[in-house]
Amino acid sequence: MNDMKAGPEEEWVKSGEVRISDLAAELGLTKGTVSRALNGYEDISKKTRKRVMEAATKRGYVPTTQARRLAMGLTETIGLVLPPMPSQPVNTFVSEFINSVSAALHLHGYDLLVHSANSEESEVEPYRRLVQSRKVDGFIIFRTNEKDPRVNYLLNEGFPFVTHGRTARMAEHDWFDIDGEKAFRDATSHLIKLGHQRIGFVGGGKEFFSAQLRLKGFRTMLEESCLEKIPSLEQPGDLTGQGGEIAAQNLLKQTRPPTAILCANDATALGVMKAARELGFNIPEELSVIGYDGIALGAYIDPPLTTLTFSIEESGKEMVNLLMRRLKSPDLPVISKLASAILKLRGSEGPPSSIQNKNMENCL
Amino acid sequence: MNDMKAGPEEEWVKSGEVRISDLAAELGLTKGTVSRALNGYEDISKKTRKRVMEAATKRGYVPTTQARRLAMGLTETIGLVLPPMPSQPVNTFVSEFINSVSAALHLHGYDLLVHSANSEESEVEPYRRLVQSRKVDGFIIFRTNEKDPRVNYLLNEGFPFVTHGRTARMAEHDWFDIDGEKAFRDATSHLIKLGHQRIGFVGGGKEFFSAQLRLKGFRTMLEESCLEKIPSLEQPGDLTGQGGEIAAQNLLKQTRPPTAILCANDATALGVMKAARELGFNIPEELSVIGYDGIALGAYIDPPLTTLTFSIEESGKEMVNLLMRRLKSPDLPVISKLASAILKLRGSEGPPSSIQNKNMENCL
DNA sequence: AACAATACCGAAACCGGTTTCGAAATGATT
DNA sequence: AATCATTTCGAAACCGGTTTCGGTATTGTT
Repeated sequence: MNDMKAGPEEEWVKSGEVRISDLAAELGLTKGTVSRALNGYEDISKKTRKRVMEAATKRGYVPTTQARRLAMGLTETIGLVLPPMPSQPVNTFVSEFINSVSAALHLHGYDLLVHSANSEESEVEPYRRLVQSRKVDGFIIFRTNEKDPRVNYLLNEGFPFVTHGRTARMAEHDWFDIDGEKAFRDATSHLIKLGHQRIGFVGGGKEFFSAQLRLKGFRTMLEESCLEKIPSLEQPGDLTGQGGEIAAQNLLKQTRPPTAILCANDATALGVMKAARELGFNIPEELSVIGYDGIALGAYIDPPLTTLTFSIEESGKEMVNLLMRRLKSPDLPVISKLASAILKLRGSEGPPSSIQNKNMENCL
Repeated sequence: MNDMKAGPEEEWVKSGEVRISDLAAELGLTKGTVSRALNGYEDISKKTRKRVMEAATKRGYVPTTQARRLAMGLTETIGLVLPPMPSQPVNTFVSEFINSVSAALHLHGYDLLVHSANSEESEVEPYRRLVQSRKVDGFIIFRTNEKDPRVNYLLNEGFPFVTHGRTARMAEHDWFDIDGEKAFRDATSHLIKLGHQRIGFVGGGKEFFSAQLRLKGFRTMLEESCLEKIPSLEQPGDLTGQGGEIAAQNLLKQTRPPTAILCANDATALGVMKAARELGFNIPEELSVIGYDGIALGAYIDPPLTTLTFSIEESGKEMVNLLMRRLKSPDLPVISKLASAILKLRGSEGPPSSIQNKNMENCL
């Protein structure tokens, strides 16, 4: 009926039924001896080791994880707590990230425990529970805030973790991050070289460190290029499409609207593009738009969204490396890794329509 | 320095250090008694129970999960294996789904173990490993194929699981699904009522049962409306944007192209819209497009994508309910639940430009 | 006051592994 | 052949809980 290939002589097809004590009894050995034989201890003769190994594979013995972990005093499990989601998450970062983290952990024999955050309780509560019940050996944290209660709690507890993103206490913990500041310097520079002089910026919430760094990159490049900083062109956002729409309206209804808008993420950029369309701005002829995240969807809209992109898979791998290192040697000095985003030109930016007074070529 | 609120008299701030034996020693009781006191056994006097409880909270005692689970012979953990992802996933289903499943499991005291699939090995290998090492009590499976090796394996093994989506063996296991057939009947009906008579369809791979059901719904409604089935208007797809582009080219380059295209998912629809733009078709004036999934960003493109949407949160909850029921009573008959998708009109569809010969009003 | 019933708790086994320690068997050395 | 070093394995403790069983101490009954 179904595709089981077990021959008639194979009696132990159902897996997970044989214990180490069964093996020991069958072989006339003790649990301890069998255990050491299977785990490659040197005080077991090659002959009995072979006997044990063969019996183990024949009977399909697989050690019960719970028992092994209890005996060895570790969980081999890493926790990842999903931040409370907006009702409509906009990008696929989370699933890709989980995927890569899980794969990387698996290479080290670790499992990934994914926990959801209940929005009605404190942000650190899930972490506290997982720590106290000893369900995990460490944490992967992402979407950090500058002042991050999770980080504070775990640092205070002395519990291992790695963050995706920097925090105010980044000197005290391992972290991985994308160099958003450099990314936005690059993007700004690109726009300036195209001839833009009035560039708008739609940021993320103040609580997100990363969004602040992106703003910083924007400002730095303006300064380096001797463009004056125009406060009205810097609009707050909230990393959502709706926030982008509102910000874009504030920007484009000004008497001298910007000729380009830099957005803290792609969702924001999509909102900006929508508002721009509704206000009659052609993209990219009358308005350039650049986002950040590299969402796949961006390639299918009109015009395709130019964006800053980075490898989520690499992020996951690197974070797991950092965490494994920390678990092995808890007293090593903290380290961090900064990866860079690359500007993926897809067509939502171009030179400004009215070539503006390019009075500076070399900064005064 | 940091925000620990422990007063000077609180000596046991560091959590996770106190064992049940410590409590017992401190109280002059045995482990067993303490355990029973904490677990509400009736053979413990109110007085000592109170003593135990107070000492437990004072010392911050939390039982070690691993030990408890080993003793009780259960894992209280559910496995979820991520299918190998397309390099660029377009929708947020996975992360939303994980979130809701995790939250629902938590209400039952269960954890969620997320595992990634290594594309180089067999599809069932991760399941086999998790079963054999006894890491999980059951599985949540999604994106089923009609003939699904994972389902075959687990059925053969007699291991509990619930699927999101139907399979060829759906009579043998619990499942939850969205009624894609009805959804596509609704969408097709909507287009027909708008006046469309030549409607294209871009499907998913043959291996996906759900995509087949959507096609079936499309065909059924054509038939019910006495519209002839035109084979060239049914194009295969692969649930990606690229697949949508190719299919759309095949459709729109025909001498009599369709006036509307129904897509098996939103990613496909985005590809279709892109190809349509490039071939000079205005949407929705010259071509209506409808997708399936309800991705949030569909609201931000031009025109906003009309799509079929459903509650992922409900999906997760229902599946967990089914699985918990199964774990409690393994011998209950299999049950299933079918939820419906709703047509979310956003503007990518409208009446056909050239009002076609509406020779039928009441099916002959 | 003697006896049975009940309440309460200690002792110990158990879950399924790992690891330390010591003893027996083997081999090498003189 | 006696002595010592090695190899190899058994015995037992341990990880941190849960649960069964039986024995006191207490209460209730007559």
